[in-house]
Amino acid sequence: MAFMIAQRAYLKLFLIGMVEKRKGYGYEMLEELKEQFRPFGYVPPQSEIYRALHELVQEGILYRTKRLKGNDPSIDFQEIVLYHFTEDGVTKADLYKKQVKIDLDRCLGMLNKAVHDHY
Amino acid sequence: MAFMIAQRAYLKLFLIGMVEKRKGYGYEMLEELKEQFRPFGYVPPQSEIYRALHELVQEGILYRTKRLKGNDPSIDFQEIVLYHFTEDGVTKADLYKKQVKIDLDRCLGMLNKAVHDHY
DNA sequence: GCATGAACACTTTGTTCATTA
DNA sequence: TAATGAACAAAGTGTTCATGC
Repeated sequence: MAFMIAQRAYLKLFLIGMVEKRKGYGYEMLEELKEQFRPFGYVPPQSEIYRALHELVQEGILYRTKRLKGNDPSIDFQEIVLYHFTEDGVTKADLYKKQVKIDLDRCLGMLNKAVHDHY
Repeated sequence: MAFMIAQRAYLKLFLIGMVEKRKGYGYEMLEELKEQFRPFGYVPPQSEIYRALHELVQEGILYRTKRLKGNDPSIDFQEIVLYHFTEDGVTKADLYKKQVKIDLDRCLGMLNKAVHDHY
């Protein structure tokens, strides 16, 4: 058993949550997460977001579609990658979330123990 | 800012606590910590304990003395390394603990956010 | 500058090995 | 087996680079 939850697993949880709410593509999710974690001084690195998304695809939880960002191709050529749940993605995601929850609780226990024992 | 608190920093906190209570040497502290963390399924690796102790020495918080473990050298040759606070070790340790506390709280915040947001 | 991805480097950690007198 | 330490290997992460629009 590893010491603490991995950054990757933690981010996957939030990315799954964002796909649930139809928040679409990597860069956008990155910016949103930067904002969410600002109070904690944690800046999720770009590479980790993409790695996490790729893993979720590999695991068959998400699949990708590509779109042009804007409506008018003459002014916006930017291609973006949107993420959606696969057929059994929601089920798989729920299972994953259950596993992560167990680890989160374990980590909370260990951190709380440190606080209680030493402060 | 790193994502989570490092294992090393976490263990140092507990090792400092043990030296405060005059729990003496590495192997013993390792076994004690294994016991303490058993409920969490976390088994602190031997190498991390020694590395953490060595760092605390390097940082001038602890110093080492060597002793034979038993009282009768004819039956117990085992040499052990005992750890004690240096002159300003307690002050330095307190400072270190303050820094770790800030990080522990930050990590607790992040884990609690995950739980509140996704469960 | 937005968006995606890969390469590379670095740090931390885990495992194994060596030594004891 | 208890005790310490180091060497080595692997994993995870952070930074930088490459690409296209």
